[in-house]
Amino acid sequence: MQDKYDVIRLKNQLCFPLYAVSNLIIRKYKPLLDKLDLTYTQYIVMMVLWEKGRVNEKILCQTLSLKSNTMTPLLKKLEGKGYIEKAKDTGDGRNLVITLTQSGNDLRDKALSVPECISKELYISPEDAELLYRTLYKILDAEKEIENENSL
Amino acid sequence: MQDKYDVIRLKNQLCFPLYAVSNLIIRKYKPLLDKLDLTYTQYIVMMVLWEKGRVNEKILCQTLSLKSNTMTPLLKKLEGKGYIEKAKDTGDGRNLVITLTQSGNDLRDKALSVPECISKELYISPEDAELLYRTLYKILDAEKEIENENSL
DNA sequence: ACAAATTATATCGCACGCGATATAATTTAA
DNA sequence: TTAAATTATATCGCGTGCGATATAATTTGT
Repeated sequence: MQDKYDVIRLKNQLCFPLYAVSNLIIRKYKPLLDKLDLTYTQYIVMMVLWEKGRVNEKILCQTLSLKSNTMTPLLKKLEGKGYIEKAKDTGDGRNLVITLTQSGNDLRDKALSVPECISKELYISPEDAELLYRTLYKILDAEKEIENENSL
Repeated sequence: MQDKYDVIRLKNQLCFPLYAVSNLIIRKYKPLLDKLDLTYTQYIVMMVLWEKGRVNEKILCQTLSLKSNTMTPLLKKLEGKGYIEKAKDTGDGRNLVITLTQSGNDLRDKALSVPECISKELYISPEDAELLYRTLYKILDAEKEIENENSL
């Protein structure tokens, strides 16, 4: 039985399970990240810093697909917790350079157990996780490509 | 080269692309939903109502995996816009029954074009979309099952 | 050189999402 | 029956995300 309204049934939307699973995972992270005094978004910022050690805000925003209106207050909070330091780039005074403090760097080892805890709580096979990961990055990469074309 | 920190590299997390794609899609919905005077979350609530016509708040919360602290203010806004009406269940006074107004029901036809607009803006093949959809629902369904077991 | 355009960051206001908690209505149990 | 437990909704406070806009620093064009 075809109904013209079928297209706007919740069950026929890709967006909804994405939204629901994203919320679900962030919820699962919360108790683990509480121990590190981090929110989920602060955690992904810290992951970038743990990896690169030193990043400017623009790169951080691009990497995480966030804008300065989200990043600026978030960095202020991480600075307040003593995990990062901010400094103006001596070359270009517009750029803000973020670096890890000792305490921020120490947090890295405490975070090591987080991914395994999460994967235990997520009911998904390694194959499905791999599949999901790849498909999602296809979307993100395609989007980045379009953005780059538009900014030429 | 294996590094003990590999597990907390952003690129090795499933959560991040999920979060980024979910944000991306909601961002893409915004200009379309603005025309209907709906936010994304309000839109998925309306989808449930368009389908069922009449729902109580608890079912709505369960369907969308949201809690009353998100739903209550949201319903207040939809009521303010004249799209829904709230009434206490005559049987059990704790239950809040939500119904569509005429204006809320009329919105359904205006929303019909939304899914196609979104799918044009998402760079994903129908096969990948199907794959993504199925895998995400595996996670959601497994989660629901666990929740049900816990509430016995 | 210097005004205009561009770029990077910050601010503002709004709407979630969530844990914790409060309130109201119903059910349960002694 | 009536006090305690349970259930459904509401409130509170905080931290995002986001479009729009403002501010500060640099680059560009003439």
